[in-house]
Amino acid sequence: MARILITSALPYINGVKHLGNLVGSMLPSDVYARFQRQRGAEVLFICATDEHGTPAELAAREAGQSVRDYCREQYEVQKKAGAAFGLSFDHFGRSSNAPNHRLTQHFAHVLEKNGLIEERVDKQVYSVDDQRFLPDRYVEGTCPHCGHEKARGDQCDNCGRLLDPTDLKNPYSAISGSHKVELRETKHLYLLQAKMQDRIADWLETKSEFPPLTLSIARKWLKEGLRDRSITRDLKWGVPVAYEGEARPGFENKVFYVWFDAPIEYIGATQEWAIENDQDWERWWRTDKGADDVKYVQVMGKDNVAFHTVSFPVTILGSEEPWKTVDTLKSLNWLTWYGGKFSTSENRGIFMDQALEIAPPDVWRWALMANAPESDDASFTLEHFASLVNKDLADVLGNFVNRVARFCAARFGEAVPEEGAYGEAEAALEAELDARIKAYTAHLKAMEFRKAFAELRAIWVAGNEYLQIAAPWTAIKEDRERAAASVRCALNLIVLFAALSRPVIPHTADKMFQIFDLDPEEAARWPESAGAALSRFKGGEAFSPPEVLIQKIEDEQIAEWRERFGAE
RNA sequence: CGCGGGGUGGAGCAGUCCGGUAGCUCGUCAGGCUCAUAACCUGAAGGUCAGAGGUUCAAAUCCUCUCCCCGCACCCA
Repeated sequence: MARILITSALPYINGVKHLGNLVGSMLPSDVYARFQRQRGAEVLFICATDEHGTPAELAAREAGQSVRDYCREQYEVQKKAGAAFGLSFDHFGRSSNAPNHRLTQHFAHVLEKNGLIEERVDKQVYSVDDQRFLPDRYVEGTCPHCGHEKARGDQCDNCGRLLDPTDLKNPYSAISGSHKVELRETKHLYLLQAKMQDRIADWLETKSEFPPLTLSIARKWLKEGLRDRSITRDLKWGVPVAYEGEARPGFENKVFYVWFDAPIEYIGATQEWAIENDQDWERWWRTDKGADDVKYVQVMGKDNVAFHTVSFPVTILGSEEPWKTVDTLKSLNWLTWYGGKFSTSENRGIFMDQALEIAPPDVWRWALMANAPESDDASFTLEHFASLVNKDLADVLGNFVNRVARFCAARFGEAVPEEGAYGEAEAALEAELDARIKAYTAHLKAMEFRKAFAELRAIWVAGNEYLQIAAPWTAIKEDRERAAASVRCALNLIVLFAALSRPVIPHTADKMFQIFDLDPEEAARWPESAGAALSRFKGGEAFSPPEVLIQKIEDEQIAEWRERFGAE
C-alpha cells in the first residue's frame, strides 16, 4: 500500500484566512489527501499554524493580549474554520509547540557544526519608544525621490521605487509614530546558503516530478545565486536561540527567524501527531527508519516556492542527516478578488468564517477548486461563484439526484427496482464513464485540478444525457421492465457520482450515500470501473428521497454580498 | 533592457513542449423533453488566437521585435 505524506503550507497565525489562502494550499492538499485515501493509500496529512514573527506580536498588542494568549486564541479560531470547511488534516499543529522548538534548535546546531552558520553584525533601524528593531516596512518617512510623506522603508507606494530605510527623510516608526528611531548594530546568525548552491542545484535536477511553475521559480533563484540569509531576529516570541536549554551568549534576547522555523514545523507537527496518537513519526520522516518508501507531497502558493525548493532544502540537506525530502511540489498562483488583492484592512474579499455564514462548505470547495489558480492568477467574483454553484452543483449534479430519486419513488416506490436488464444505452454509458473516470483519476493524480473537475462535471452530465436517452418516463408507458432497468442504472449512478465527487465535495457526497444508508467509507472506495459501480444495486435496496441537495444562489444574495464584501 | 507567469469568440479557461481544418464551460438564439431545483437534452450564431515582422506547402503553436496585465526580486509573511 502506498504511503503518502502531504503537507500544506502553514497559514500564518494572524487572523482568519481568506479564500485565496484557502485555495492556495490547504484546500487543494485536502482534495488530494481525500482522493488518495479513497484509493486506499496510507495518507498522513499535516498542517499547522505559523505563529512567529513581528505581525503576530503587533496584532497581539493591538488586541491587548499577550502574544501567547493571542496565538492560542487564533489557533483555535483557525482550527475550527478549517474543520468546518472539511479540511481533513490528520494533525493541525502549532509552530510554537515544543517539538518544533527542539527541532529548530537541533537543526541550527548541526548546521553550525557543518560549517553552514556564522555570526554577522548588521545595522537595523531601532525604535526607542517601541523598544524594538523595526523591519524595513515598519519604518515610514518622506520619500527622497517623490516627496511622498508615507513611504515605507522598503518601497515607496507613490512612486514605486525601492528604498532602504536609511534613504527616508524624517523617518518614524509605523507602529507608534515615534520619530525616535536610529540605526543600531545587532548580531545575527546567518545561514550560509551560498555554500550549498551546487548541492541544491543537483538535488533539484533529481526532481523531475516538479511542475513547470515550481521548477522555473526554483531555477531562477539558483541562477541568481543563493544568498546567505539571516536566520535570527530581535524578537521575544519565537524559538529561543539556544541549544539543550542553554541560551547562546549574546543571543539571549533573540529568536530564530520565522522562516527558519516554519517549515521545520512540518516535522514538528508530525511529532505532535505521533505523541497524541501513540504513533511513530520517524517512519514518515527518517529514511533510515522506514521513510524510504514514502511519497512526500507539498502544496503551497507561489510565494512560498523559493523557501521550499531552496531554503528548507538547505536546512535539511545541510544537516547531513537522513531526512525525507519532498518528491512532488504543487504550487498555485493567486486567487484575486475581482482582479485585485484580498485585503483584511480594506474589507475586500471573503474570509473563511464569513464564507460559511453565507453558504455551506461544499459550494465554496467546488467553486474554488473548479476555478483554481493553476496556470495564472484567477479572479474570484461572486457572479462566477454563483454560476459554478448553480449550474454545476445544483442543475447538473443536484438536479440529477433529485429527478432520479423522485421519479423512482413515484413510479416504483422507495426501493431500487429489480426488473429488466441493461441494454445498449447502459453499455454506451459504461464505455463513456470508463474513459472519463480514467482521465479524471489521472488528472487528480497529477494534481491538475481544473482539468480534473471539468472532467468530473462531464461525468455528471453523462448521467443527464443517459436519462434523456433512456427516458424512463416514456418507457414506463409501454415497457415497464425497460424503465425499471434504467432507473436502477440511474440510482447506481448516484452512488458512483458520490464516490467520485467526494474528494472535492465530501459533505454532499455523504448526503448522497445517506440516501441509500450506505457506509461512506466503504461506498467511497475509488471506483475501478464503471461496470462494477453500475451493478452495485441489483434491486430491492431501500432508499429515502433526499431534500434538495444544493441550494441555488439568488441574484438578491449576490447583490447583498457585493455590498458586504466590497466588490467592485 | 532584473526574473517569472499571462494576453485565444461577450465572460472564464484548454490547446502552445512534439506546427496541419480553433476546443470546453457560462452567456445568447432556436428546437426537443416534461421525471426534476423554470431544471435536463440537442443544435446554431459568435474568434484575422495582443500587435508587427520572419521561417514554412502550412503558424495560436517555431524565431525576432513591440505593447499591455499580474506576480516575484528588497522588507514582511
